[in-house]
Amino acid sequence: MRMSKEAAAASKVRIIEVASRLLRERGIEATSIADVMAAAGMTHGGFYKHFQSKDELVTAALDAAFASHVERFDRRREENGTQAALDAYVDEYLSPEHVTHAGFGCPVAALGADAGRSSAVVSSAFSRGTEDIIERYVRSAPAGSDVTTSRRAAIRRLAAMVGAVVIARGVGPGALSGEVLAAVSEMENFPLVPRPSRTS
Amino acid sequence: MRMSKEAAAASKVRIIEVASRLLRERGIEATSIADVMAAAGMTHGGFYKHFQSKDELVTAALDAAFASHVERFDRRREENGTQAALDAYVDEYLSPEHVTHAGFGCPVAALGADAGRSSAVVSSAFSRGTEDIIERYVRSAPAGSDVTTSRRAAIRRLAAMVGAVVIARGVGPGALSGEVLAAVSEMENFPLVPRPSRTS
DNA sequence: ACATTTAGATGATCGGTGACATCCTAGCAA
DNA sequence: TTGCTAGGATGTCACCGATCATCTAAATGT
Repeated sequence: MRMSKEAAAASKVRIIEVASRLLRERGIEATSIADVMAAAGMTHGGFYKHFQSKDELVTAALDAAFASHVERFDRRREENGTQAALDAYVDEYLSPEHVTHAGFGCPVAALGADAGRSSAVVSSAFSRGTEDIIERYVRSAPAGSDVTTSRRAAIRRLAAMVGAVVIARGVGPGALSGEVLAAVSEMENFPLVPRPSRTS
Repeated sequence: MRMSKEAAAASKVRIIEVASRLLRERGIEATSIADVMAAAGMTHGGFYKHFQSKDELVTAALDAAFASHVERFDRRREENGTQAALDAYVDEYLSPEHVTHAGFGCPVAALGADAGRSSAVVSSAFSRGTEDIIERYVRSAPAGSDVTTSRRAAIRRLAAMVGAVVIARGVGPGALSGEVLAAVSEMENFPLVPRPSRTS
């Protein structure tokens, strides 16, 4: 049965939203188009009226996941200020809820490994999104900070948090999982104590 | 045709070695048994004479990957001392070669996300291996260090390195990839500047 | 030494499922 | 009224994990 233009557009949005969640939960390879369409309340037959390929859906879903992730941060910064938004971001990121609910969590931690194995379009969507997150973090640096220094500190912190969540998810529920989250929570915000650079 | 006991055992070892590499390169879901057997120079039919299921192979391959990873560190420590082994480990970990050659790299960075989505046996194999890596790192702490402090610092460093490699792989070749590796390379070895702990 | 047993490897096959394509139909839009 | 199109039903082809009959040579018992 045919739907109105608005309803059709809403369908596409719903497909992307559902895909954005399922992909983060199950991974790219393990998520089928039929799964996504069924979760969106449709059969898989109509999928290709909205997207040309699975890759196109994955790219759209990745963009949506990064967008909602970043918007959440921006909204909190407007409401509660930069420092509060930053603290809330870190606390949420390193929470057990984030570890167990990958479907609504950071796309970097959930799909980083998958993105590296995917096609160039997916990988570049991932790259854009990651850059967006880093930028939000850099802008949260104390006023008058050196941009290069702030950026490196931001990357360092993001890397530590991504690694913590990946490890916590990988080891499954248990003591080690919480220990990892706690250890990274103790990390200082903007350190820069250089160690001798790589020689090779 | 039937082979000798030694040849059969060698076949099993070869299957595990190949699987250990392919799984890290392509991910668990994207690696088929036929792929592994073909890369090991056999057809897929004989697989079940060696393993009862794919999960059993994945577990064995994970154990092997962690073992070779840890043995490499131990060997270097015996030959060149703890500090040199530690430096070499970090340098190698954060090298572009590690990013592009996931098949021979750290199983935590390559399969962390996949392990979290897999069965309990796979997840626990991943957990054991991760704990082994952390232990090696803790033992490399300066003599007289507080064990808890050292362990948290070790976890923090491992998390940062895992995150760096995951991000570098996800964003694909480009400036950001190298930037991430460089930023984490500048991380100090054993910091412990506590920030206010999570409130929620 | 030799017959019997056993086990590694093969290739075909099975049920299930993947991505993707092709019609059909129902109803909005011109 | 009628063309257009979202989405449902169905089909194709490839591949997945797993099983099987079959072959063959190593292992084993006498």
